[in-house]
Order: sequence, then C-alpha cells, then structure tokens
Amino acid sequence: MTSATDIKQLLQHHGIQPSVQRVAIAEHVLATDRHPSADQVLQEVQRKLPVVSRATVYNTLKLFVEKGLLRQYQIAEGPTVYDANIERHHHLIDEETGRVIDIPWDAVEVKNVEGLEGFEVDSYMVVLRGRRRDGS
Amino acid sequence: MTSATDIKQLLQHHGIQPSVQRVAIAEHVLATDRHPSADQVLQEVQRKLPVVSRATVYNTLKLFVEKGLLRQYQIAEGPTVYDANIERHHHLIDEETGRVIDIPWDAVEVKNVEGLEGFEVDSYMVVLRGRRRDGS
DNA sequence: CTATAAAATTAGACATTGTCTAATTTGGGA
DNA sequence: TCCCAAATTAGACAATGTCTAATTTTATAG
Ligand SMILES: [Mn+2]
Ligand SMILES: [Mn+2]
Ligand SMILES: [Zn+2]
Ligand SMILES: [Zn+2]
Repeated sequence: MTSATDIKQLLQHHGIQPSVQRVAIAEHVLATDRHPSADQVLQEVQRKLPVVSRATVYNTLKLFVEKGLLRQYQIAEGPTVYDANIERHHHLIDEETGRVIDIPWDAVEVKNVEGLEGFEVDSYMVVLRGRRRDGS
Repeated sequence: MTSATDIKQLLQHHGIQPSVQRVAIAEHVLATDRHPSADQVLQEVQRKLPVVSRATVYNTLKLFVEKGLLRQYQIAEGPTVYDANIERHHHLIDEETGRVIDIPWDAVEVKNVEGLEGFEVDSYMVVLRGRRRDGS
C-alpha cells in the first residue's frame, strides 16, 4: 500500500514538486510490476485524472528517471518502457504477449564480466526470450 | 573478401532474387561488424547506388531477416539495428558513442538458465553497458 | 491577503522511425 | 520478343518522441 501522502513524500524526498499530475502518474507507474510505455501510462492516468496531457506524461517520466525513481529500457520491439524496479535484475520477454517480465538477479548467474578483456563494464543484464510455463 | 558474384550466390542459395538493389544492400550490411539502422544502410547504399528507395531498404532488410541472413535487434536507445553476426553472442553498448559491440559467446558465462523456474527459455543474451578500454 | 515571478502544464507543431498501398519498372523464361 | 510475376518506388499514413511558446498554477515576498 502506497497512499497518496506517501507518494507525495517520496516525490518530495527526491526533490520533485508533487503536483496533482505527478502524483497521479507516480501512483500508477511506481506501483506496477508491468513495464508500461509512455502512452500506456497516459491512457491509465487519464482514467483517474482526465486533465493530464501527453507532454506532461513524457516530461514526468523523464523526470522520474533523472531522479532515480524509475528505470527506462528499450529491450523489446516497440516503444521505450518504464520500470519501477530499480534494483538490478534481468528481463524475460514473453514472445507470445510481448510482455517484459522481471527475473531476480540471483535466478541466473553471470560469470567473468569483470574479466572481460578490453572493456570497462558499468552494468549488465541478461535478456531472455521465451514464455511462462503453463502453471505460472 | 566477399565479391559481388559471391553475394549473388549467397542470396540465391537463400531463395532471394539478387536484384541490383539487394546485392548493393547485402554488400554493405553483410560485410560490416557495425550494427547499422535501416536509415544508415540507406545512406551508405545510396552513395554507390543512388537509385535505391527507402521502401526497398526496409523491405530488403526485413527479407534478409526472414531468410536468416541477418538478425534484428532493439537493444539500445534509438532505432532497430541489423546484425550480420548470426552466431549467438552477447552485446556491449558503448555509453559514449552509443555503438553496439559484439561480445563472443564464451567471453562471459551464464549459468542456470535451463533451471529457471516457471519459464521456458528459447534464447538469451547478456547486454552490457560500458566502454572500450583505452588501448583497444 | 495580494502581487509577483518561477515552475509546471498544455496544445500542437515538428522530427524520426516504420508500415502500407497503389502505380510503375524490371527481368526471367516461354 | 513478349508476357507477367516479382521487385521497386513515391508518398501517404501511423506511432513514438521532442520541442516551443502560451497559459495556468503555485510558492513566497511584501
Ligand atoms: Mn524490470
Ligand atoms: Mn551483434
Ligand atoms: Zn497500495
Ligand atoms: Zn570483401
């Protein structure tokens, strides 16, 4: 449960003025484990708060990324998606639905990244393609 | 060295009519270890063959992907890129230049992908972010 | 409380990337 | 050579994202 006041405080602690629009956007995008695109966020938010513009959604998502509240990825076909999970983790793309699913960092093991010759690596993730197994 | 006749045979062996445009596109896109976008391919090819249209470049790249001559990725910011390296391998995104660099499959080791609970995995790659080390 | 200025929001223009259609051109084979 | 299916093409259209200039909202100084 993240109440509206909690959201406001969270934004303020990150140096973000909690306007009505920003709180509404935060409530949706920070609470989901989906990986919505900017236009999906716009659709969702407009149901609760009809007076929000496309420009504000794009501006706000960018702001949240800059302030470290969100990550932004371009991993599958289609538009940039936003990710409220800011811990390091991997991603699986469901090839049937196109949906991006979080995979815990320790679910797979990646070795020898530090020893990679000729490169300095800041971060990495495994991107998998497949599908959910039936009972899941 | 991949000569024009070699290219023609390669296309024919993949069931592709080797038109002038397709050969010109193949010469560029199959010979590079860069990861060009469709519009980059268009720019390059038009220098040698001014009579090639945007539609043909998009159509041809799609055809090459369907026929297994090319891979298509959406890994970094920006447009879809095409990859002549059809062996499995990983990718590093140079954060300074934005360039995508191939990393050999055995340069890093990924474990426990088969044991991933709840998912069936068809393929995977490690996507790293960083930069070339000075003398490289 | 009111005035002022800065910050936030907005509509819509614009750019880029990609798809599609309908018309034209090309070229392989009878 | 002729025919016709395949290939190419220009340009319309759609989706995604950026930018600008005008308007609205909000914080705060007086
Ligand atoms: Mn995620
Ligand atoms: Mn590659
Ligand atoms: Zn809640
Ligand atoms: Zn060569």
